[in-house]
Amino acid sequence: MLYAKVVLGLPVDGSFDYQVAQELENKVSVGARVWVNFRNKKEVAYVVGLGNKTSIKKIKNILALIDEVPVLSEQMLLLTKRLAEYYCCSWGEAIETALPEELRKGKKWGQIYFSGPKAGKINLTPFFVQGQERFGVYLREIKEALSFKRSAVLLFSDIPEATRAKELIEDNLGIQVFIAFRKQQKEQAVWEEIRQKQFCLVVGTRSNIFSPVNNLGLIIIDQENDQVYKQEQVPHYHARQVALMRAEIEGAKLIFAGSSLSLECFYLAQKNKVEYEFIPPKLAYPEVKVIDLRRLAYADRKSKSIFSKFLADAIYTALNEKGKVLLFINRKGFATSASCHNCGLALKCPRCNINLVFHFDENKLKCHHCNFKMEMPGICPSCKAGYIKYSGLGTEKVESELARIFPQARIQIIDDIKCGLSNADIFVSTSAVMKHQNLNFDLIGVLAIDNSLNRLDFRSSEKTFALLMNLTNFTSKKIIIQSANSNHYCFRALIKNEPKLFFREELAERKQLNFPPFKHLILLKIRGPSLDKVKKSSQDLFERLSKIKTSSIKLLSLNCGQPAKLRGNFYYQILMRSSSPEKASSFLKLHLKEYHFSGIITTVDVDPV
DNA sequence: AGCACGCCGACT
DNA sequence: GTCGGCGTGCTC
Repeated sequence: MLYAKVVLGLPVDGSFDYQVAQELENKVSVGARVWVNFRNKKEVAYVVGLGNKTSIKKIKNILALIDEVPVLSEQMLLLTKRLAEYYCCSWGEAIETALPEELRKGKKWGQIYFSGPKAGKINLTPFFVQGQERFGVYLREIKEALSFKRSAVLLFSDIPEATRAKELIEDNLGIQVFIAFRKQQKEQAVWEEIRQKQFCLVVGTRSNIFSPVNNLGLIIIDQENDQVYKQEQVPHYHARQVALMRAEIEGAKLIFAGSSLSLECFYLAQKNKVEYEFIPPKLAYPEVKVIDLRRLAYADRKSKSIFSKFLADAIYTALNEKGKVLLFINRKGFATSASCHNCGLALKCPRCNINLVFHFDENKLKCHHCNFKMEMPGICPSCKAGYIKYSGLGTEKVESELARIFPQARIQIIDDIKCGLSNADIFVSTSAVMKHQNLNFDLIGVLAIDNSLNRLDFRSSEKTFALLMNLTNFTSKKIIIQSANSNHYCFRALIKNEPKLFFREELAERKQLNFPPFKHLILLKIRGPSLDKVKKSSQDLFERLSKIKTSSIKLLSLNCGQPAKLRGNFYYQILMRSSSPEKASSFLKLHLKEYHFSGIITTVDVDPV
């Protein structure tokens, strides 16, 4: 008798045995999808093993075979298994993240696939390409991979970037480029076509790291430092990590790339785990000037302007010379919060309990976490007094201040990716501006960067530095930064144009605190509609976990989530540290099963960003 | 996950 | 008495 071990796309660990009927014995294979009766429901399952033994007494038959040719290649099975072990999810969940939606639902596919010669492995040290002009390297590497009859997969940070890359490659190399994104009609059709080619070129975003190419020879991740490569839903995989696993399994060359070097890659380069190629930029490096807001506040207390005199003068000069100015502030809206002058009540989102942000153009208060909007109340909802005051700084506030000081200037706010660039004199923008191509300003002013630098996040310096380094690509003339931490090593490295100064100092700090990239963090998120229950079960779980003697994890903290309340759910989080994500995951899989709380959902995020 | 089973409180 | 809330545990 033949039995199949199958997994399902459920958060249940382990496989289930089903009997293979006689007439299917020669047709079923590992990696194929089958229909099974699971808890009296017809479900898609994935065959992960075949054998002649089973310990199950009440065994059911496989209802039907979906794939005569396995939908999952041997390598894809191995990749998803490793993903499940690293990111603490079930094998079935990992498999389902790798497949297009229609295939997950049991739809058939045109089962002709390439079965000709398989290329050997070319395991090489990954390398990092830095520079604005890195596209030439991509073309060179693609040509090489294709000449060896091997596939290449290129990942970009968003759909417009990927689409642009497809066009550029087609124009330059005159070859077919496959492109498809999640939740698009064509997804399965493109998937099938790729699966059938001996080798081909695929361009896409995060999920395309699972593209079913044969004979993979090259993976390129553009803007490798971008957070979009981390998936927000379970399993919380990072395309960079999956790329490392896949390149190892299939023996492919791996290239990380970006306009500036990332901390992660600097660290890997130090350990000789990655090679490094630098492509000099076209534009000269700008002069960077940091204005000390503390000294300024002391000297010039009466002036409440959001612009220092130095910055205001520079704007004035630039405008006089018909130059283009960018004022960067990473906050949408008019002010960060609105509160009552009389009773002190801060207006908060009823769902998320964080401060609402006033939007001048719509005269509404908005929550930046969910889609909540409300009319600006004329009187305080609590004490009925008529004063609501604003504090903090946002794009709209900056715009209104500019209009007051420079009435002659044309001003445009860019706080959305969809904003096109007009021919304004001054642009007030959040990081949305960075999505535009070929920008060259005459002056960039950076406001309220301390918000970013002082965040309660161990990556705040790294993120701020990456942000500012990116801004230096948008001007060859001058950047003026206003900060109350003007002596921060982040600024010192920036002024000298020596990223290494920053990375060395940052790494020394990380090492001392046992933070990434030296150790891995794991975040256990606990959520539920009752605050009381969430709090109690989190405390309970924390205590229980800390009583277990293990070297797999070290518990660090128990805190309320950030935000503590989101879309009607309360959040708590347990942070832990580990030197091995695989060990931590197997530890958590074992122990989270033992402690189950009703009305509470726990999810695991390995290497949170 | 999603569903069935079972144990207690409230109520026609 | 029994209806239904939710806590617990299993799914081949």
